[in-house]
Amino acid sequence: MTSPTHQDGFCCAAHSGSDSMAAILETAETRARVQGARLTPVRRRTLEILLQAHGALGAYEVLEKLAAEGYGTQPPVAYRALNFLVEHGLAHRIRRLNAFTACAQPDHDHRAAFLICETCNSVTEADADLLCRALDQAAQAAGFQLDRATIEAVGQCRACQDAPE
Amino acid sequence: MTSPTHQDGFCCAAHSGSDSMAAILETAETRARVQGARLTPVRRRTLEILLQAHGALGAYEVLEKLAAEGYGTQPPVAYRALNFLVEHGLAHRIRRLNAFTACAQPDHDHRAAFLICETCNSVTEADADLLCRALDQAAQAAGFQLDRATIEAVGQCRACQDAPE
DNA sequence: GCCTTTTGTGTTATTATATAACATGTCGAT
DNA sequence: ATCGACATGTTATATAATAACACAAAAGGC
Ligand SMILES: [Zn+2]
Ligand SMILES: [Zn+2]
Ligand SMILES: [Zn+2]
Ligand SMILES: [Zn+2]
Repeated sequence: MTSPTHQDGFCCAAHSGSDSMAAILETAETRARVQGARLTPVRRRTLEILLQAHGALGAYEVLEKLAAEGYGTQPPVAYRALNFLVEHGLAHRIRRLNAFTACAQPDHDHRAAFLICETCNSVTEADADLLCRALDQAAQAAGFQLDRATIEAVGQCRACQDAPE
Repeated sequence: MTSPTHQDGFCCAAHSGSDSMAAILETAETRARVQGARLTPVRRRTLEILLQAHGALGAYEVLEKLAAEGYGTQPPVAYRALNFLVEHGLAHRIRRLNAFTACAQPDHDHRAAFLICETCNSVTEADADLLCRALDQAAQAAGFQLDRATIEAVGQCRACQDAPE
């Protein structure tokens, strides 16, 4: 079930053009090959599903679509594909939503932060390299050796602020 | 089940002294009363349980302890108490761990970041006001109106770095 | 090519996490 | 004493994630 507020014409900039989707898929292929990983049909299709989605998708939502297309029907099918994508930098896991979203910049390694709109459920990926550097320093001050971080902001996206109510 | 690496003498600075625990409970009482909320026995006991814990505790771990002491035995009992504590700034939810931890500075409103040690499972609360300001700016640049944020870092705490292996 | 090893796909079954809905109890204010 | 608001407890259910196993496809050595 997609959020109703998200139906009417609006779509995240990052995912709107089918051009950019094709480009991202292309990048994904390349990136996977470089890493010695195989972007198999299920995995590729899973990435497409995420790219086409407006917000982030739960594993079971992805599973539903995969199953409808003749892939496996059981949870591990979705979780495996999704975990593969996350591990290879092609998708991100949004912990607050128990959901996954396609990476918007799969062409390079990066730390990401996510802006989650409470009104329309859109999820926007923002560059967090700077933020992570600050976090890293704060951590180091505490003697903590940082490996990776989750940064998820909750609020209202521009479109929903502008909307009358 | 607590992590075995956490048994032997080491304990998070914030929670170690029973003095500081008493002090925090005192503060909690006050804070709750000021907010017009009641720190009832289950709620208070839940906070104590979190304070005594080394890492963060899952809701079902908390429930087990509550049940053993004659409180309710069903999930909502734990979830309600935990949500109360979170809503009133007396505890935090750690999404990456599906767990909860007592707030280390319940005396004032603050944004917190968490340093999660992968080796010993300790969770340290760090002040994130500065970080959140940076995040806020980044968000504003994207036209996003930030309400609250989750910042969770994963890595190794000082104790575990120093440990031989 | 053929065999072996590794990786991937699918299944069933189970575990873990969280909430809905409802009944009863407590407490303070009128 | 009665009322309303809140708190606690229950049963039942929803939602999310993994374990363990069977088989299939691909990669690599010969
Ligand atoms: Zn990304
Ligand atoms: Zn929005
Ligand atoms: Zn805190
Ligand atoms: Zn540690």
